[in-house]
Amino acid sequence: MQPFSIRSYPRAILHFDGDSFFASVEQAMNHRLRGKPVVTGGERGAATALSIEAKRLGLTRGMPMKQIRELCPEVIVVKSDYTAYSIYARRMYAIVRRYTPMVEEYSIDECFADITGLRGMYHRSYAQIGEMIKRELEESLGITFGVGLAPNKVVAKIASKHRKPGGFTAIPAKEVHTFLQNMPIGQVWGVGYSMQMALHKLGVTTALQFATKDEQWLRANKIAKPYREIWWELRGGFAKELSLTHNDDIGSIIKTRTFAPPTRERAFVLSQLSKNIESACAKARGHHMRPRAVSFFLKTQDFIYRTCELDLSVATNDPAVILRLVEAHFDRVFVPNILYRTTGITLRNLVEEGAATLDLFGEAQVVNERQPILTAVDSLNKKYGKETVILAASLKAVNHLEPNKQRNMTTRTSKVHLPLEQRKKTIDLPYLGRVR
DNA sequence: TCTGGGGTCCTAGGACCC
DNA sequence: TCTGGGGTCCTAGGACCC
Repeated sequence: MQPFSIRSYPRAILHFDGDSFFASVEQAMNHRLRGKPVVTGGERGAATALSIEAKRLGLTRGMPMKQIRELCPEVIVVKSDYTAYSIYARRMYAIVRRYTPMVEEYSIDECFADITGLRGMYHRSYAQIGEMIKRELEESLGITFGVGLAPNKVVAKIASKHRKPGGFTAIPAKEVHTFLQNMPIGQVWGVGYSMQMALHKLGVTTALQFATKDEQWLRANKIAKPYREIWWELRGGFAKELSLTHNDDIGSIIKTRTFAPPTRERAFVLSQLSKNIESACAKARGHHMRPRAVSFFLKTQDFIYRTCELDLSVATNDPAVILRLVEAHFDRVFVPNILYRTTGITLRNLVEEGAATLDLFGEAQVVNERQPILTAVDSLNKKYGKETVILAASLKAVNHLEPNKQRNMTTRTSKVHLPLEQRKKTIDLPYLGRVR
């Protein structure tokens, strides 16, 4: 079973997983929520995260709030507060980094740490080091964690999940197989629906069955690299390095939005895209990054994607420039008389602001001259709220409200009853075009 | 799978070159 | 311009994750 070693931890990898993270952060911040069933996701009408108390009532993720309120009127529903959640995430990373710099910020509620070789320094076993970090996380954050120790990331994930909430599980290399025996292959990290189906066809249904195949079998069945790595780690080996890059050096920015009902109207779809471009650019500015390429996509009602990739002659986070380019190529993906439900934009090849080089025709100069205007737009939007200043092209999208929001709006403003367009002024500004 | 939004990584295949 | 063989770079799209 072991690929190369009978030692317990040739590498010692920890995985930390915050229990019911969003709901736990809410409870940590507000003592009145502690010990009570709390559900986040109030703003979208479906449960995003549930406190342990809420889970005990039989509620699950994705459940509509309406149903939740009917089932359990005592449940406390709160809106998601992603700013708070990411502050807690950063605290979590910072605490783990006090023990080792080898930390991967995997997601808002999870991280990996490599503590190989640190036993001497802490005069403790790997398991004791793991429990020490776990204790400090829980005491400082007021949130419990599922923690796993294993020779690699794939098994550490299995370990941290093993005794949730609040558990610690150590799986040395020679004991890995006992955890794989009854584990469906689809539950292994990195094996999704389509790989699961492919493996089922090959007669593999449990993680152990996969792990005990030999290399000959992998070759014969053309198992791709990501799955060969998983296979190796399920045998106790080490294949997936930790990614140590700090989470705010991002590689790309994506903004997508689904609207209801789906539409055929070209102008409306383009306007949705325009709005996405604006918010993606605002995010890029917040990171002081500029894309050198973008791609946009449209998704039809039947979940068919059509995408278009475009290079920018000059790196820019100016939405007007990107919108012009996208508009020029829009009809490459937009097919008339098809219902669309989602648009999205990806800003790619991000480079630091200031790192942009001048091109032959001095275009970078023009882009830089517009920067103060964008900065002004950002601060206006910060001061007076999102969407105070927007591109005229995004107007249709911004005025369109989701059905349930619209209902709230009309009940609240039934006496006024102005068409939305008249509620805010539209003025002309040089550079930005029409803004309101 | 029954469908929200934000990301990363891998691979197959085409373009181009020697 | 058919023909080998081999290499690199790029992109579209798939698969997966939280």
